Amino acid sequence: MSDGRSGSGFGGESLLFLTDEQLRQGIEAMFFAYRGFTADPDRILAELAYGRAHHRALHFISRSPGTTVNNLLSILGVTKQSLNRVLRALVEDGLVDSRVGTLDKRERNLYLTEQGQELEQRLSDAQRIRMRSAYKQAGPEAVQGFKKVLEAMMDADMRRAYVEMREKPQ
Amino acid sequence: MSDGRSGSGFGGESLLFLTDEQLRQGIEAMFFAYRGFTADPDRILAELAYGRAHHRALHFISRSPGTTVNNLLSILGVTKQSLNRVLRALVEDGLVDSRVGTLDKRERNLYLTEQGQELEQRLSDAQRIRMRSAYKQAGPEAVQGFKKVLEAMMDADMRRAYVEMREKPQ
DNA sequence: CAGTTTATGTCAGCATTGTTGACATTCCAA
DNA sequence: TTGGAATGTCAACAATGCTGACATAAACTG
Repeated sequence: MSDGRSGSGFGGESLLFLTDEQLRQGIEAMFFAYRGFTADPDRILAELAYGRAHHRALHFISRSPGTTVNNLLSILGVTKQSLNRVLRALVEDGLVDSRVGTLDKRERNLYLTEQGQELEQRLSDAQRIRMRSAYKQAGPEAVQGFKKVLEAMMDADMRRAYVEMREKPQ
Repeated sequence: MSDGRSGSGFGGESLLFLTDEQLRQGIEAMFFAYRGFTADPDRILAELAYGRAHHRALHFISRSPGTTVNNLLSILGVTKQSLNRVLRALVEDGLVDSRVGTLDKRERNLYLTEQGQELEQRLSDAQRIRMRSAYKQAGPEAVQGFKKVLEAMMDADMRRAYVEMREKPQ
């Protein structure tokens, strides 16, 4: 593993020889890029005494209005207790509406209020500006590759969630 | 900004029309992929009562042996106080060696001990396995695009740090 | 149908890791 | 040589992970 060389052997099934150095570059690219990716929303959130956790909740509630707490936490990959703290703040501040489920009263269906939509929009806009600029600089084929590698990097269940969302736009 | 449509206008300088929906997919891809990206090292770290912060420190000390605290925190993008806590633990546990600078005694030069190198290797190996698998699934052109978009997504100073590291392998 | 188990969500308390503030040491420049 | 700047450490606070305990609603079982 640490011979600085790796790939699928010499059997001819692949000509990809990925050195540890090449892989390390990818790792560092992910690290640095993710920082940029979150930087703009982070600045807005800091003014409002919110954090990334609030942004993530707003994003996915906006994405799937009426979603339940349970649903949301499987997407976000945090515990329900952790998510709850964030949701409580958002509900108290009037950004999120939490309605008792009609079919199953244990559930809470989550919606953005008008104010919540406003903030979500503001955060998304900031993040999209950077994304759009990166896409333009890199070009369409690069974007294709970008998505392909990211998708291959996800855990199986996250890939499922991702693909499902992608296929049900709105 | 929120018309679901964006691009560079109709002037002909670009035929890229990036809908908000396309951009949102990219945003979600980054989010889900980053989770996968950190998942494997996270599992190892959890066993050892370390966190991502420790991993990052080990990675960049391994990358640039002898680097200073100041240097490291500009790369990591955290405050020196935050980094210090992590470094203290690593030094106490015998993973990192912190030597008073010879030229400037205010500085501390950081090195991995043998034990530190071992853990760093273990973490990197885990992360590289996933990265290599993603690269193979996506193919070489996709990897090119992946790096191109990520680089364009970085803040200017992070891009500088990234490129610099890339050009001075080891 | 009564009683138990399971599912969903909330509240409380702890750990990690970010933050700012105060400070000691060292270097450098006036 | 002395005052300010740079580097790093210690302390205390905030955000957000986590586990545990619990209330309520639904579902299952005899």
